[in-house]
Amino acid sequence: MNANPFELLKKSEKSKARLGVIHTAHGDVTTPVFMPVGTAATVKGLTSRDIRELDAEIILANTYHLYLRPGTKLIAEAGGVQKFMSWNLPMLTDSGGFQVWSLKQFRKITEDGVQFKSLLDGSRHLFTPASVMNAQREIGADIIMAFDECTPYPSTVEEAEKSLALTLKWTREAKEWLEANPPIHGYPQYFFGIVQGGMHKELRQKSIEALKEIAPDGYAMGGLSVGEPVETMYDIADFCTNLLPEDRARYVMGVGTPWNLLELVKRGVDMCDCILPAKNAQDGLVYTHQGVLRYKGAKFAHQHDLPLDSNCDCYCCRNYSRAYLRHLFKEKEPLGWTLAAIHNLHFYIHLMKDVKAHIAADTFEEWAEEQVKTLQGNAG
RNA sequence: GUGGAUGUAGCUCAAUUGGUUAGAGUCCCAGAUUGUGAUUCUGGAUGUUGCCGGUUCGAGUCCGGUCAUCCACC
Repeated sequence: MNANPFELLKKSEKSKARLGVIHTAHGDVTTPVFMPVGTAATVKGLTSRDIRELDAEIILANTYHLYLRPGTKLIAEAGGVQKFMSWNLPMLTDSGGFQVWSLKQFRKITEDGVQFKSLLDGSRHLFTPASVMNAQREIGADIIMAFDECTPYPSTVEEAEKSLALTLKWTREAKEWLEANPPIHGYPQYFFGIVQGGMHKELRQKSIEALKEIAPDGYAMGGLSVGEPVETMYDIADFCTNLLPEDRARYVMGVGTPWNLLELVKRGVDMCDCILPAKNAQDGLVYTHQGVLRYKGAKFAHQHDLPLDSNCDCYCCRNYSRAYLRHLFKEKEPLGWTLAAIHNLHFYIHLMKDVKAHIAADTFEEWAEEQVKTLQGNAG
């Protein structure tokens, strides 16, 4: 077993940007791609029809959250997460390594795995590479992630090296378990390893060399955007893609802003996911073609004829005004989060469509440079 | 017309028996958020205490007058 779902279609001449396809049992994913986050088997506030209308090609769910509730066995019983949530396109599950990492006070890490207390009811649980792989088998996503330890920032070389060793050990154990336990839902699940090593390049290199021996089906870069300067984040991603096999998908986990995505694509990244568009929508911030717009201010109360983004054809912008969105925000009406999230996710996904078109037309680099400036600006 | 009640930030209200620089929520403004720890978080601005006068070392607090609003009764 050494399946590769990724097909490289084109490389830009002027940067490391590339076009590709990830083939899965639930359909193809064209890259570069942004994956909306649907932690608890729901992209918060959106129906699967909404998500499809965003032209999302793949979404992400979280093993840790689904394990705690409703339980992965229950999802297996439903026939897998896609059937459970009525989403028949590709899915990816994160392993829960990041969640365990962010629950610092409630967990204990050992060589074997992580003991933690549920935030829901205080019950004790143990995650091991095998148990997490089993949970992901039950959930049934098309792409499943290694169980890793996200290295904190800042960390010394010694700390990062120790953390990396643990991630590598767990990744080997996960791979072994998967080889002994085939998928249970009747279609393949591709296994992605996670590059760690903190901001230390020699460790990132070591991580990649070791991962190549384990031979996962794709490669993710973890431990980024955890507090380091953006330039460092770009630099580490750039360093990693130089060393990663060209014929495999590269996924930067948990990043980022629209301009972050453009910078990462330029550095040879194929996949990204981030809660930011959904979270920011909820907090009154949307991304537009003119820049960032905080739509909660009083000055928007009377803008009846303007949508959030005049150059956007998402469901929200086609039908609702800034005045209405601001009203919903002030009222804390769930519909406001839904509409703003629809806009933001649509913005991200269509930005990536533009990215693909420009790579195809050999105009990506100039276009992206322009966009990075505009998108970061203030739109209102 | 008579009697009573109430006037404090844009709004709703606090402020021991008179005692430092009149507070809080909301609203307003500006930020933050990056493999979701929840319907987040952080910072900032705002007052002739209705008005005039008096008592007092000291008044949002007490007294007189006046204006406004509300209630009751003629």
